[in-house]
Amino acid sequence: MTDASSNTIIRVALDVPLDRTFDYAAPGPLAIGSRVSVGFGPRQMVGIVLGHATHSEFDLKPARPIEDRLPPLPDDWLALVRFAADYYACAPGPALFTALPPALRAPRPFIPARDPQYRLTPAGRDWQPPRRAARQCELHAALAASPLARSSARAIAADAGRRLDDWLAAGWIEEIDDQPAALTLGPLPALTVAQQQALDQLPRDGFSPTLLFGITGSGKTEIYLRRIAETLAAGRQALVLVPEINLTPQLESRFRARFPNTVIACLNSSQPERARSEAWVAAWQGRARLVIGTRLGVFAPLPELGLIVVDEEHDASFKQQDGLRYSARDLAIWRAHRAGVPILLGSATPSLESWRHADAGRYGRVELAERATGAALPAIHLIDIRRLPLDDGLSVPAIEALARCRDKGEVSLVYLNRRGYSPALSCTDCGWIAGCPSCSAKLVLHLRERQLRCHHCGHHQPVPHACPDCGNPDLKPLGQGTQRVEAALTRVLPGARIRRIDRDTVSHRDAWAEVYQAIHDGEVDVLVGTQMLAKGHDFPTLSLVVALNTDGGLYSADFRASETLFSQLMQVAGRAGRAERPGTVLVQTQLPEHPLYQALCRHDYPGFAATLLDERKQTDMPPYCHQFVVRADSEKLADARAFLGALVAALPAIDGVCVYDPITASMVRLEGRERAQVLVQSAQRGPLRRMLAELTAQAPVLAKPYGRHLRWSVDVDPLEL
DNA sequence: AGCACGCCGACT
DNA sequence: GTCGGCGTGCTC
Repeated sequence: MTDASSNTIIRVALDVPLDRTFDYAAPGPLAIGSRVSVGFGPRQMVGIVLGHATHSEFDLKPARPIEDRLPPLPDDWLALVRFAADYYACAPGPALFTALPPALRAPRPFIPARDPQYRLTPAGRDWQPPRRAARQCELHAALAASPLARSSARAIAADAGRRLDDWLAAGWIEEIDDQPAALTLGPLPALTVAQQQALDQLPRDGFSPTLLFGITGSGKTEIYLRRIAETLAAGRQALVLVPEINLTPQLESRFRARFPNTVIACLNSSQPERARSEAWVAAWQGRARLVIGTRLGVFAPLPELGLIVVDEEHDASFKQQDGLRYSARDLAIWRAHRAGVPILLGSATPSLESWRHADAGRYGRVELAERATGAALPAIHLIDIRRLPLDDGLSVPAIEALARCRDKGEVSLVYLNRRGYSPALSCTDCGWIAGCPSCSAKLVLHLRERQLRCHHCGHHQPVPHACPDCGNPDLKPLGQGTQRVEAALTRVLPGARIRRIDRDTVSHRDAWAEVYQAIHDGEVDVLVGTQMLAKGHDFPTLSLVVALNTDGGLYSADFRASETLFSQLMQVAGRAGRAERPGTVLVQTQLPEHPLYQALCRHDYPGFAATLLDERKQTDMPPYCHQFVVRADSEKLADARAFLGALVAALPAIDGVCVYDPITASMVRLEGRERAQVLVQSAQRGPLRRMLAELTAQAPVLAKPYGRHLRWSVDVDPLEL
């Protein structure tokens, strides 16, 4: 028992998966949102002060404030994280700590690096760097145009820090006080009439979600840039969220070129922890005026937020798939609502959720119906392969089209959403198929690496020389992956320069830059690759796209599969063609009459969306209902199922809420654990939320008898069932 | 989640 | 005899 006398009692959230706070004795008043260092059991941890108390039933340990100059975390940020924790059924502690950058999770002070602005001195204006030092010239030119922050200089050249120090010592540049220089804009391309009209239609103030529905190549990014410029000019901050794969150096440099003297902070999970923490704090302090980030960017504190942009809003990478399972797009909407600022959701193939909001008038809809370059839309043709012989998955018409394209000196792209050589390896005698020991998945043959690999866990093994069941040495690869198609193309297009692009060849940033350069330098005739190639990249001489093995998306058990397939095909089709020569897209299929392909050929997203929405309405599926899934996994499937069964039995009946029986997950085994799940859905959010509350109250108690081996989690608004 | 404590098998 | 397996319980 402790009572408040001279000390203050604070309630603190810690990074432990427990749905409660812990009380500590503070040396004096500590504001809500302060970071403190506390002893927790045997270890020292960071706590976030969430409240105060006058007495506590515990014997309190002391909390020490963390002595950096950072202010308490702002109220609106805490409100956002509290909402996310509550909505996605996550304990407040873990939610706070996923939203914080790495450096603020440790019980140590974080002193952000100084980020001064520099400008050229008169002497520096007269001076010129040696002409052959291209980077130096670029840096000098940038400084000549307007004052430049140190962090922005680093984006021009990696060694800019040292250069700036040299120039400072030489007297070419000088530091200026923190007052931000007036907004300078880089070269502005002329807007097309359609772009100008779209821009004019966008709301400028208050919470006003707008769906910017624009086909690939229609110049959505330019619209974002214009609205961001307005926001920055008005002295507000802008937040841009992009899918994981799209935050490329190309995109970043486009923004930097447009806003040369604006401090831009980039936030994504693959950057170094220090850089991410610096960017986060720069946004918090208002030094960074523009934040470009992947989903975790939605948690950047922005004291002067004026605009949010979510690019490719339909993209699945906005949903976090573990821990705090948030949708960055949905949180961005909540955030814009709360801050009372406009939010722009851009896509060529919007999610059905957003499309329906626009249909219902809850979101504005602004359309960009033509390509900004004036290029015609690519002609999409279906190749009916029911009667055609296939050579490693390639039909004769497809091969001929690729050959013609190569002869004309144009680039083509073969799109196939499957890595490796073949998705299965089978015994010709007994039918054995190589499977993963820890997952219920087939092993993928990677011929180049001489391995069988599981694409769901880390398992890999050498390729067996004979069937382990019957000893037959004749093992046959079934189906095609990118490696196999690459090999087939090398065979059928002799002399063609073929480049495979997938996660196995382009592991990271530098590799991608090299490939990109090679394509631009005309060193590639045929690109073979996965989704990686489809997203947001512009290859000027690409005129033909061939899509292989896409029919799977039509029969999939996942009800969202056709939505995703349409969007992927639309996206990859958008890579083909330029103003002077329209592109061609060939889709090999066994089902050419399928409405999805028919709509695709007409470039008719609205028609396809209407069909899908109608289907979803008939079957009571999202967006006509709301869902959450309870997943459980254990060493034995029976335990996971028994727990979920007990849970379902313990839940009260709530009007309008449907709790389905536990089912075995579509992939039963994953990483050595066996999984089952329960789907809960309702047409109304309110009753569904009450059910969720019931569930989170009951589950921990019901899970106890199964001990540590049983794990469970809730996924609100799941993308995959 | 960590991390301690605690109670049963193969080792110097 | 003890090193170490992981089952159980607690952390203000």
